[in-house]
Amino acid sequence: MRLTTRGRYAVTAMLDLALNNECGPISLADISHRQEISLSYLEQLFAKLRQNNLVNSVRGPGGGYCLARSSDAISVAEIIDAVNESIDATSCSGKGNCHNGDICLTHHLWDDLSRQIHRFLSGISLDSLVHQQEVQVVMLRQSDQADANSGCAKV
Amino acid sequence: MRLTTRGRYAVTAMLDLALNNECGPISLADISHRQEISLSYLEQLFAKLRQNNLVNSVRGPGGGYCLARSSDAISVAEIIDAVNESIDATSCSGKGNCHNGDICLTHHLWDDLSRQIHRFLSGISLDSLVHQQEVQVVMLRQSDQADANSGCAKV
DNA sequence: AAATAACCAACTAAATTAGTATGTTATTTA
DNA sequence: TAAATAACATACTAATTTAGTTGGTTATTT
Repeated sequence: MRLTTRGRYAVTAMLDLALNNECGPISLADISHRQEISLSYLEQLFAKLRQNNLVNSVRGPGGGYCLARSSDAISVAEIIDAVNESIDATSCSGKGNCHNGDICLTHHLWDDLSRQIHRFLSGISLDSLVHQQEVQVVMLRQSDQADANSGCAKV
Repeated sequence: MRLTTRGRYAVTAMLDLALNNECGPISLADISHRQEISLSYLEQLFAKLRQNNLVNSVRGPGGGYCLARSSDAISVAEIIDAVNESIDATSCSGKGNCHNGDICLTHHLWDDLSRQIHRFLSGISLDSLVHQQEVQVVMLRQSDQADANSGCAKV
């Protein structure tokens, strides 16, 4: 099980989308500036997010990405799953063949843990993050730091 | 954050110790046979477990390792911490400087998740694992598979 | 004295991560 | 219709981590 920069980037980028959703499609270049994530790396992550029907894309000038569903219907767990960060803690990917075809001593422990984490992250929607006061404050600071063009006003 | 073979091996080995605790010190060779973990790798893990006062060692023939405390006073979280698998999901190790010296958009999310996982694993003692029926069944199977010498009878 | 088993340090192959580089294709705007 | 934009696609790479292996030394018991 790993939760690394990849999953964090994906959730951060999706949250950025959710926060700017009303303004029409958001380009990855904008997200790249605001969140300081390499554009090419974002492209790779969004390829997976699109494959998993979490975002829709619009090509050409003025194009970008939109959430495929309303932000209260997208959970953090889905996003992390989409970019291939397994939140399974077992060594056998849940198959139960971790010790010579049988389960290992600690299989159930890791299985329980995985379930626990998944339940926690499934219970958190993008929408709930958007409405957290802390997130609002951070977003405001990031908008100030970014150039004026990236704001909603440009549309 | 990562939870990989290292943490799983450490917990598995400690559980093996807890299950065989009454028989005096358990050699890593025994654990290596039963749990199919490379002996040298176990030695590296036990160096850390010893540094963190989770086990005591006895050198020489008949030597091995014992739990440093009773099994109900050792949590899974402690074991994983001891072998350097951080169960911190933030990118800043909890410092809060993940985005230009300030917290990033998703800092609190990862902070909450880390706390959640830590609380879960802290609540599980080796003793509670020992008393799970599934663990008993698996241990029985492993004792059958191992040679007779590794059982409690040899002491 | 020999056997045992902890203890220790350095090396290594394989995998993964995070990112770069270099394009092509679709769409809009001037 | 040409230029600009931004998604889409693929291949490569440096750095890190993992899961070991190798080759010892030291302490203790038989």
